[in-house]
Amino acid sequence: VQYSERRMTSQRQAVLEAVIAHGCHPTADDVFYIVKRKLPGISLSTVYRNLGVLVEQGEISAVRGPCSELHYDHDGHRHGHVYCEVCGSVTDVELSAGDLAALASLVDSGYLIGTVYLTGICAGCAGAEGKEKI
Amino acid sequence: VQYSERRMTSQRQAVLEAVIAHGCHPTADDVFYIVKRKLPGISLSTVYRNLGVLVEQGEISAVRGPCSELHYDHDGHRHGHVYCEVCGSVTDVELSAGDLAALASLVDSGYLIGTVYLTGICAGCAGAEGKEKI
DNA sequence: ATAACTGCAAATGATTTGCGATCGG
DNA sequence: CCGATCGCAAATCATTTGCAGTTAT
Repeated sequence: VQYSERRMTSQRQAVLEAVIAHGCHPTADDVFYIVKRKLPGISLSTVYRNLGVLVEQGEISAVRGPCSELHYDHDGHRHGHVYCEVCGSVTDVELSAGDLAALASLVDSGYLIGTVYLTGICAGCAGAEGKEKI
Repeated sequence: VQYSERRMTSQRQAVLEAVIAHGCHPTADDVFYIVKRKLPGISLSTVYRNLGVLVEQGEISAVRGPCSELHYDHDGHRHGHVYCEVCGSVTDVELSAGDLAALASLVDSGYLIGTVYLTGICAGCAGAEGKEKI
């Protein structure tokens, strides 16, 4: 028999569900703790392996924050991310075709823009600490 | 006596010079090997410590690529970065005040945009591998 | 059946830290 | 002087990998 397909295991299923359930950009560790509630025996390496497979299959995508871990995102349509330097939250940014064209034109040579990633300070944090420190 | 100042050591000086000399976004390890030519006895941890100090003092800034290491940049004026997913090169992107305003408006809430970071495929790599894989 | 998958433990790569020795202001 | 900094080795953190046993197809 010639095998060459991915298998749907309870672990893979649970990892995908956890990324979706978390709603907003979990890290591998976040996913691990969510999945552990359904599958207490799962190992962290299985979570990493399955996140890798899901990214490879295009079911989710990986976003790197200014901090060291990767965050995962299951939203299929094209969008960018902003990372708040104060609270660490990741927010989606809608990007129209025009926005992407405008960005591409900033890079003069024929760059093909893939992902858009911004960092800054979110409205909440800007308001909260605006007085002490600018 | 009340001390609380940074000292200029030959190591710190050399690390800063190496970031500038490299010209274009070295990693900590790149800096280490450049500095070693002047100061063969320097240790990698000293390089890391001094890169940290220089970032803290605003003399250089850190850019995180899609791969795991940080890259350093000494160019003081406001600009963004694009990382080529194929060859790993980091290119600067000029940003006008208008560009920044346009980006800020994409994020509806009152986000203060700090850094702009894009990934994609540079012109050279897009041309080279455009035929095999799109 | 059998190749893809798992859990575990050990390995890796990047970066940080504790510590006794050193050096700059 | 004396605390900021150094070099070194060990520690940490996120992630990956080797392997022997398990499971989906």
